[in-house]
Amino acid sequence: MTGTNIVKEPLQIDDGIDLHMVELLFFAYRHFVADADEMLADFGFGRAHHRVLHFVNRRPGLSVAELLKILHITKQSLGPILRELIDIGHLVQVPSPDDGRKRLLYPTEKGRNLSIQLTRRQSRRIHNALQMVLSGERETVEQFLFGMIDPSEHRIVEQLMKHAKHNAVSESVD
Amino acid sequence: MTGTNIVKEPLQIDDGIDLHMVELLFFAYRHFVADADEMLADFGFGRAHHRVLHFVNRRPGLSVAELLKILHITKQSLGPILRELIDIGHLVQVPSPDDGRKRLLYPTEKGRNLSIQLTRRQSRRIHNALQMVLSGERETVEQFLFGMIDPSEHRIVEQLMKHAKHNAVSESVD
DNA sequence: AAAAATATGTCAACCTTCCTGACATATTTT
DNA sequence: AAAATATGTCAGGAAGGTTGACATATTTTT
Repeated sequence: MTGTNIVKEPLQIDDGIDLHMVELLFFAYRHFVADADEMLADFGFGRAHHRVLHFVNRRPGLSVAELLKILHITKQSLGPILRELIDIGHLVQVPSPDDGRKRLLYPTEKGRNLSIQLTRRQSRRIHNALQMVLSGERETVEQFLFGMIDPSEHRIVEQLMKHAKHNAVSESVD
Repeated sequence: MTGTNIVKEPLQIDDGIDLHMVELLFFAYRHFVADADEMLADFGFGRAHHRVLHFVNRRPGLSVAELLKILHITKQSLGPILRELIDIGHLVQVPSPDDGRKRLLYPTEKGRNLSIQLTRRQSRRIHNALQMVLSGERETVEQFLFGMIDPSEHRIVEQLMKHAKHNAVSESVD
């Protein structure tokens, strides 16, 4: 009956848990986001700013609703972040010509530069990590990561992917 | 001079950023943690509880200081989490025989079971994702993820790794 | 034995990033 | 004209972090 006895044996893989992968993902992601966090702090920004900046740069002309769908947050929490980024001049908002209710988001040159700068260390980290892997096995890593994403979101991710030219080089959302 | 002009072209890989990998990591990790989050909410716990539970199960007899070093948080933020887990009977704390100042942390059977339960979905997700990858290329993914971790933490991670028997099967810290 | 260092715990105040609910406004659609 | 949609904003709350300061018990050092 799931007693209150002390357990002294370490959790083992036999227990049906892929410990290695779980822990590797935990540590890897922590370092990955730390790259951007340090730089963000210099600007007085948080991770949320980075994500917004990234996806607006990736899809200039995005509506607010589309951005919310990608980020999985509420408009109330997006609000202040968007306002800051616009006030400082990293983003601009223009009413859609098709539908005046929609406000399309675009980066400024300043915002484009910051986005690239924020992701550069992350991208370098990825580049280094890929060098520990036999050449040509980049695809294996991509397939694995894609497989980790719920099928319900595969379409969104595929749409993002197909727009970037291939032959990735080196540097890096959190 | 990094003007305030609107930029309408999407960010491209040519800009020196490995967009694919950055985004795949973002989406993959989000789904990965969501697996545990849903279950944690049923217990009134947060991610922090999961991480503490996991590493105590992984290294029974861990001291508080060692746990803090793995988690990269302050004792003030660990405090309430530890107290809750102990009060509910998932963990116990016993003074070290070597050094009475240290309080060694052990899971109870109840705590062991919860830890396994919390990580099972994550582990299943990993298992599914690995099936999208040619057999034998599990190592490629492991090498990549290990390469993403700062060399300064390689030792800590290697120590965790070497204790688990290999031939991982399927089920999953966030 | 006294002093200093270490390991832990706790109080208080604060920050960021999310949440829900409610309501206002402008613009399409029906 | 009425209803639906896209956005924005106000208020209140929660989790999970932070820093600083201080208390206590136990080693270690001198």
